[in-house]
Amino acid sequence: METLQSLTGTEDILPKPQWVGQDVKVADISTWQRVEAAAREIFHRAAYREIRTPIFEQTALFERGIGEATDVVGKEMYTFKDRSDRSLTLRPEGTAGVVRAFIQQSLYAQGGVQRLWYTGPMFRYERPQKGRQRQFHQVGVEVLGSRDPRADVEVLALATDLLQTLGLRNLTFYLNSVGNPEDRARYREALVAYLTPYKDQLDPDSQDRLSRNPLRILDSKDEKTQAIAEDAPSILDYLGDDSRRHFDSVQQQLTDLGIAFELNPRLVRGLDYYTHTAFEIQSSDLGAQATVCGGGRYDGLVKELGGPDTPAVGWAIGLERLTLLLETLHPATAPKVDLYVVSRGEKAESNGLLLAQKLRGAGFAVELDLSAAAFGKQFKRADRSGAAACLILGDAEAENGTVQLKWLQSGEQSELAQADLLADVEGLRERLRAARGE
RNA sequence: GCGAGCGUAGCCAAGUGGUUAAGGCAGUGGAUUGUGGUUCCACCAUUCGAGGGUUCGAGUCCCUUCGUUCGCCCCA
Repeated sequence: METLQSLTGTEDILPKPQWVGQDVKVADISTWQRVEAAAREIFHRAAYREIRTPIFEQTALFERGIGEATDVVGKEMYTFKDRSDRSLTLRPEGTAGVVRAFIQQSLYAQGGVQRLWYTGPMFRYERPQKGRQRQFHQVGVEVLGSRDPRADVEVLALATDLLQTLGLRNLTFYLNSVGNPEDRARYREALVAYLTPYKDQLDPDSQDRLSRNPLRILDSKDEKTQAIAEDAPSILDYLGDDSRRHFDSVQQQLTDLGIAFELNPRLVRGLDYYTHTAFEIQSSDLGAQATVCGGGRYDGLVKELGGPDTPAVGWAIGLERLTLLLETLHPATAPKVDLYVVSRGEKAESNGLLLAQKLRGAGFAVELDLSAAAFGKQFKRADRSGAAACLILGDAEAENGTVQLKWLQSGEQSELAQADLLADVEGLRERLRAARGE
């Protein structure tokens, strides 16, 4: 028998089962909802507005935006031909699409600064491991149209606010400046000059990178390579005056805001579009894929993609990594319902449905037992639903227009007219709060 | 793309070539056909991810494949 399975590197996110023992192995939705709610709130407070862009775009957008030489474009994209033979790609990151929309929809024509945030699935064809999926999710922000170092700092503060609000610990915030393209070219030359004599002692990957992408050698995990990189020239010594001033200002203001960071001149980001500020927030609790949040400034990208010369800065947080950290911090709980409706007998059953609808209309969370099982069975389920109280309808109640209201914790039960119950929803709300100990 | 490990029920698992695949949790039915959380009883894998091979005999050994875990590369 061949059963259909989800593809490698994709996962289902399920609601938490109602009680322990009903364990499932997959991710839990409540953690995701908590992250999304916190992000919305924090973005709203800083005047960022949500943008949604398509999940697939023309392949050329990513090739030009992210850089043909990067690993993401070179070997990780989900690229395919559609029925009219166009080359499409499932987005591997969020920035390129946002910038494309910014240009295509002429958002620059609105003047001033665009503060945007987004969330959604991204796709990269890689081997899955801890904190890495082929379909993964990011939440990110982009500020377009400001060169001011305060924009860098605002965006950084947003990231730390969000992570802090969620209660994350053991995070380190690494900061660097990769300067402007001219600074970087001068530095690259100096770095190659320093490394070339050691070429034979570098690990094979790094030897390869010496000509292609020497900056990446700096954060190699190979011990010998690291020892050599230890004494390599620092990019911070190659920043021009403007870059220097910008970076100094960012650092000063981060300090003023009380945001702790660690300068890491060897931090290099994998996408070509970064300029000036580059940063990563890493967790020591994640294994090899430690980066929770990554981003920086990308002053050249908008122009590169055919828009007006527009400076920009942003970041993205990996939600799988974030929820991984949160799940160990606060275990998920099953959502509980307020009331559980138990009924038996044809008339009582439709009466129960009607009553449930009315109570839902009044704002209560109500679960209706759909079985025609014995009351005993239905009570068992009422208990497990986590409801504070259940409403019981049998032939007698349906006949008289009454209902039994039973509090599951105390066992206290009383009969009242359905009309009275509905007339005093505030009273019921109050008793529910009390029953939950609120 | 490369390396290593692992797949026995919804979950946790015992089993290590000899015939009937332990046990626990969860689930279903009953004791209890208008009152739950406890308890007791019964049921719950013709089959060990899938396919092929070796063998008198395979959950156990081999191959392929799919899934999964951790790492490399790279990144969120």
